[in-house]
Amino acid sequence: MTDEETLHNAGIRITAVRLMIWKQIRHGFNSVFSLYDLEEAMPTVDRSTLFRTLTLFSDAHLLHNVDDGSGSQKYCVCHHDDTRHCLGHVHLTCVKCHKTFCLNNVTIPPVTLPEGFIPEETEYVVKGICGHCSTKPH
Amino acid sequence: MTDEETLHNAGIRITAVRLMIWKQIRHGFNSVFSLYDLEEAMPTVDRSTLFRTLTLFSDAHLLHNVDDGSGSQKYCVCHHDDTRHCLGHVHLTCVKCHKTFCLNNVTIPPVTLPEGFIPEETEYVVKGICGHCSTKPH
DNA sequence: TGATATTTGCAACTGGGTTGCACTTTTATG
DNA sequence: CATAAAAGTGCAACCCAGTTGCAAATATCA
Repeated sequence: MTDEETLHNAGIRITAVRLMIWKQIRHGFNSVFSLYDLEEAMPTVDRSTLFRTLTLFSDAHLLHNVDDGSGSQKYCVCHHDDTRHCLGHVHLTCVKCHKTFCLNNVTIPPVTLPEGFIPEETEYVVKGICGHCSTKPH
Repeated sequence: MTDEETLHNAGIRITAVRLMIWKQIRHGFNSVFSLYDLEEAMPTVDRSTLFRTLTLFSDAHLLHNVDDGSGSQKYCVCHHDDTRHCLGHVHLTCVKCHKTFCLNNVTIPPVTLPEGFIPEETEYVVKGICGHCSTKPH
């Protein structure tokens, strides 16, 4: 599936800017990224446009919002091929390099919720020191 | 254990303001609270003092920092009697009333982490509609 | 009691996110 | 193709929660 098809299938109108942003997201980041990361990578595009485009992609379920507890909103590409909403997966946040990684293959273990609580979304974040930072102490 | 003893045992110097803040936290909130909640409840104390005191209490493990994905830092009282660091427990966030609740009796189920990753803290947040909001639709 | 250290309040600043509005681009229609 | 309507974009300004520098107030110690 081409990038154009991906956007089109998600019901998103294609523009030059949006295609650029999508390609950057798709091919330019290896893990979770923030609005600030995107700003750094695409200085020619205005922050508000990036912000609105991220919101658009997120609403269209092309991206998944991640709260990693860093205080700033993070995003990652949904790797599920089906049209259903992404199921939550576990995220790791490194307290040294401040990068966040998806464990795409690890689904969140369920817990028993109190009666009457209707769950919508689950976030599971492990903070610690990532393999890269733990083997190469600075 | 009196409030004075609690602070003293945590290695915190006792002042009138700190004691007031601790009593408010301990007896004035029924669940997780934010800096803003504390500001509302104690308008005579300056925000920076509240902030610094929260940080102090948190460092002394009297409070537990909670990231509920709302974008603002939340805190809850550590209910563990031992001196060890609080083990993580599950939090529920209501997307309607924006309150966050602790499931003190539910510990976070572990997941298998990639080799080399050294975990320090785990956050498990379920977003949804709480019992109160789901039974009383507005 | 006077000197020193700690705490507190005020004000100002930061950073990430968000919005109003004018300008530009795209799309639809005659 | 011309042109009106709709949608997208950039700029600037704003908002909010959190954070910090500094001076005044308070507590501690010799």
